[in-house]
Amino acid sequence: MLNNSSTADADLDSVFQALADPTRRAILVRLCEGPASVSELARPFAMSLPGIVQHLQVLEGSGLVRTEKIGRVRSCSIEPATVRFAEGWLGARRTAAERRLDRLESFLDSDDPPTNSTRSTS
Amino acid sequence: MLNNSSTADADLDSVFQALADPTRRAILVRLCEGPASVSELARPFAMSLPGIVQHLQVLEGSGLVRTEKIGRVRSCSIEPATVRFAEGWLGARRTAAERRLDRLESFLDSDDPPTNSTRSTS
DNA sequence: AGAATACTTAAGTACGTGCTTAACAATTCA
DNA sequence: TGAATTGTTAAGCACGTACTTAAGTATTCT
Repeated sequence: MLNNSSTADADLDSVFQALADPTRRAILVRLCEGPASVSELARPFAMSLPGIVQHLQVLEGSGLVRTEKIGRVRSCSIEPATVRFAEGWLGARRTAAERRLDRLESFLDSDDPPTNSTRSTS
Repeated sequence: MLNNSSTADADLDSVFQALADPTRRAILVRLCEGPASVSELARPFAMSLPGIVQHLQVLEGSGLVRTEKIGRVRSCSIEPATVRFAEGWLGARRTAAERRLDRLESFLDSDDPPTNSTRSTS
């Protein structure tokens, strides 16, 4: 009960999971500048190539990165739509939370008290 | 090398890590409606109370949730600033990636080729 | 005081994650 | 063709995560 949005939920799982690692985020930051090969992505890190490849698999599995192999080099690029997907989820939550806080605030300020139906006018 | 933004980096780690679990996201969604006690948060789930408490600790550790114990009940509320923090990081990446793609697109379309400085005008 | 409520702590277990090295495969270059 | 480049696969290891049950503590109600 409560878990009806199962597909989008699994997607959010894998996207946020992918984002929860500094190496993977650094790879994403790099890919914002444009596509790159695997070894090009690996170069800045003190990590074995297979390690980087595993991170790339996580990123690709989440949909944050798309890759295509041409000849012997695999070209990796960022997928803005997936970034927007996660961003959108956060935006929706933040908006909902802030909207509630705004209502509360304007109720407490009350220069123009909006029909005090719940307070006793003793 | 490359890891200079260590504090914000650790924060992003824990925030995205916290978001990477469906139970924790469901708790966040609930908290958008307003503060709630621990057992109130636990009610919809088929999970032991300690399980939920552990999720709440992860959420609080990331800064996504703030809690305060009054008497014997702990009141939990969402922290919109932290949601905005994660949202902002994603927004910055998406913007950078999209800006690049837009430049590329308008270069390929080229009804009005923008000072072809890199192409040979043979 | 005694019982109910609302957590909290501790300990254990199964499974997931982030790395590593070693060995292999596929392309391209000389 | 043989050598260098670029990536892939497999196996293993240390540590982290998501739960559980059992037993506690602190508050509040009667």
